[in-house]
Amino acid sequence: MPDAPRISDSEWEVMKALWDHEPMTAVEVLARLPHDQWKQKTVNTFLVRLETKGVITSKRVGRANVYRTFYTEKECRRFEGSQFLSKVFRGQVAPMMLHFIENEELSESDIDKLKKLLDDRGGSNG
Amino acid sequence: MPDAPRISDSEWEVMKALWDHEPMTAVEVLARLPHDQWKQKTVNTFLVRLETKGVITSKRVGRANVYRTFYTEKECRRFEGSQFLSKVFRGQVAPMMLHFIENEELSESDIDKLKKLLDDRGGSNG
DNA sequence: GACAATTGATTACAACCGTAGTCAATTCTG
DNA sequence: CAGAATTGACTACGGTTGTAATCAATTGTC
Repeated sequence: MPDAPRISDSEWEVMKALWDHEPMTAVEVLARLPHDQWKQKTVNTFLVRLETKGVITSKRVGRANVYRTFYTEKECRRFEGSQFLSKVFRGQVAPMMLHFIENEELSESDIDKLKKLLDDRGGSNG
Repeated sequence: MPDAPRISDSEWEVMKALWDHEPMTAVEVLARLPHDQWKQKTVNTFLVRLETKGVITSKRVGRANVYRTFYTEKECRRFEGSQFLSKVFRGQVAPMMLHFIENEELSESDIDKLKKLLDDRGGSNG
């Protein structure tokens, strides 16, 4: 998989809407975004830009363009995640994990899940 | 602690250099950045912008400005981390942790450390 | 003191971002 | 078919970012 291009904050919102329910027209995308924060034309602009960047594709169907993502959410997360890791945590995974464990809410079951995952990954039991 | 302002990718590089060895002059900051990727004037611009944003402060000493960070790296990580979490992982911590466990390199000892931390956080042992 | 070197202050400039508005073509509606 | 409604294409515009260059003041050097 080639590197996904940079996706801006607002573009991410549009992408998430699209991943949740593709394919969609611009009007449908708007309907799936917080109603009072987005105007149709704004959504349109982002869809055009995302297509220009090659992150989504479109096909004319009748009078409307129907949009579809080109990269999966997983792929974009990989790209954005490694960017974040190197920018903010200097590429050091463990300190980053530690940070999130300390700073974000984790439920009991989240903790259990993560411990199991780490077990599968090896290491001794402490 | 008030919210730190947005810090761009390149600004982060300057900040990390500064956190590692404050206070510094612009010339000293350059010396601590990858030599072939940065020009003195560029570093200067970023320092000015960071001060305008209120992320660092400066004091004239002799002919040079001496810069000092205003926010700690921890504070900026908190801010940037929660932005990232909500943008890329829709605010869901566990899936994000899972993502990093699956996608980034973790040494045996990293895994042990994290398991211990999770133990302190509660959950049952599995 | 005149000139060179240092270094901050100011200015530049294109690309990207957020946020739309206008123009124009297509298509319902009567 | 004429006007209204829909919707994409194109245009706009100020702020941010990356990347510096120029201008100007200060300070060494001979």
